[in-house]
Amino acid sequence: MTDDGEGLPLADRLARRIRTLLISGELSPGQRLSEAAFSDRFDVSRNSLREAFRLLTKDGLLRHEANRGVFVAVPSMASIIDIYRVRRMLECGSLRQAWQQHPAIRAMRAAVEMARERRAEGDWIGVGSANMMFHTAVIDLSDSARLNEFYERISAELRLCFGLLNDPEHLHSPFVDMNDAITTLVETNRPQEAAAQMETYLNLAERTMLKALERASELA
Amino acid sequence: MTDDGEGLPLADRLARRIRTLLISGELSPGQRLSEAAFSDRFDVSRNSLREAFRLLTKDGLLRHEANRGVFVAVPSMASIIDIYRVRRMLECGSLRQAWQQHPAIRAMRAAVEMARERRAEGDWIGVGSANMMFHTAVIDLSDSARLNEFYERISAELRLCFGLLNDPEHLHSPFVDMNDAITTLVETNRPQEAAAQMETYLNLAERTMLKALERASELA
DNA sequence: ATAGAAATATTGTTGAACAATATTGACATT
DNA sequence: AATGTCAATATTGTTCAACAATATTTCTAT
Repeated sequence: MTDDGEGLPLADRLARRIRTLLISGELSPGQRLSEAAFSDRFDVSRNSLREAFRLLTKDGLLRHEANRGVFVAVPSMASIIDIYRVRRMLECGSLRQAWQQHPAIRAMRAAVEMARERRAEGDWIGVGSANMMFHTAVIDLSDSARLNEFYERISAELRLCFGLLNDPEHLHSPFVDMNDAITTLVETNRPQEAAAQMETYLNLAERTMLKALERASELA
Repeated sequence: MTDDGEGLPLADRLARRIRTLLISGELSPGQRLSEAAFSDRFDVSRNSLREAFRLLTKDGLLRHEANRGVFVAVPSMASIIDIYRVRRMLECGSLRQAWQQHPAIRAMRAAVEMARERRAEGDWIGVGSANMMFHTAVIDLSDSARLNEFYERISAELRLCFGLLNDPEHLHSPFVDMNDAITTLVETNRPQEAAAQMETYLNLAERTMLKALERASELA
């Protein structure tokens, strides 16, 4: 299952490895990523590593300061607001024009089921990734390769923000039922209502994130 | 005016220069970009050039084939359909939630005026760039840095498609009046109608592009 | 304790090197 | 003439070592 990208250019494989470190929280926001240390750690040349850094910088996961190096991006209120603006645009837009028979709807339903099961088991990380799958499926409704790719980037950036949070239960758990409702609305061919529901979902999630960020920055 | 990106990393400046070549049509779709030739041409090392190539590949302007090199992306029907799907989502979405007093509306109006003037002078290239400015202003309505950046990427990809066309007058000129109408609708606080109008605009433009592509590929 | 200067480390960029892969061209076979 | 094979050549993939330019740290004098 762990596709390590056999055959892909080294820089891409590297970027992927570092990305997983970033979204799994093993690298903290603001932390500096020394070229020497990382090229050593991954056993690649500095040049290859720099290519990977550039890719990740373009994805918004790293920040580059001239002559000072690259740093893990630090989520701010502004970035969270922006990210949720994007999500409202893409996810609500996808839902609004969704076709009742689209295969992605089954993926949405499956994600809801999975979230339910995980929640029942108290597996909050599992609930989180099922939730993730749900929203990816929503974007799939748009049938656009470019939108999918863009959403993936936004999604990774958001996961970086999750790293700041310590309370995954409170963050994802309440949303499972809303996902269910949204799925049902699409299944019964009421895309407008589904989009409206998604909008309230996202506004709520946004406020939750902002609140959490506020709490986190008070501590620091 | 020509911001050559003083202080930015070399790879970024390079990418920008090559991007200009691409969207101005000086490099043709499908053409191979030899590392040796280009690092020589721009007087930079192969390593730096490769970083730039990676950036542009991520933007969808270049295509990378393992051990074979990078090529200018060749627009296909699929890519045009996808691009217009994205444009409908972003531009209609921006309009739908537009606030009557948003400063970007003045930019839209200004772009319409400029397009009018250029058209009167028969300056079709000028009409094209004014049209471009109009749509960028529409995205500005969303107040999202990430959406703006994404749209810029999509926009560059579309300009690559324009390169296939030989008839800028027929391509842009008929749309000036629609832009005017859309702007008026937003100015008079009728965002829903503006979005609907934009949707017909984009469907029309999409069909025009597809038709042109078809003609172009018949010749080849 | 602080300002400034010297010493050190890091990034930015280059050029050369070499292995791995792709393309070309010569040659033989049908 | 068309096709297949194999060596010769060119290109990409990646590394390494070097050095200039810029930051950071350490040291010193006040």
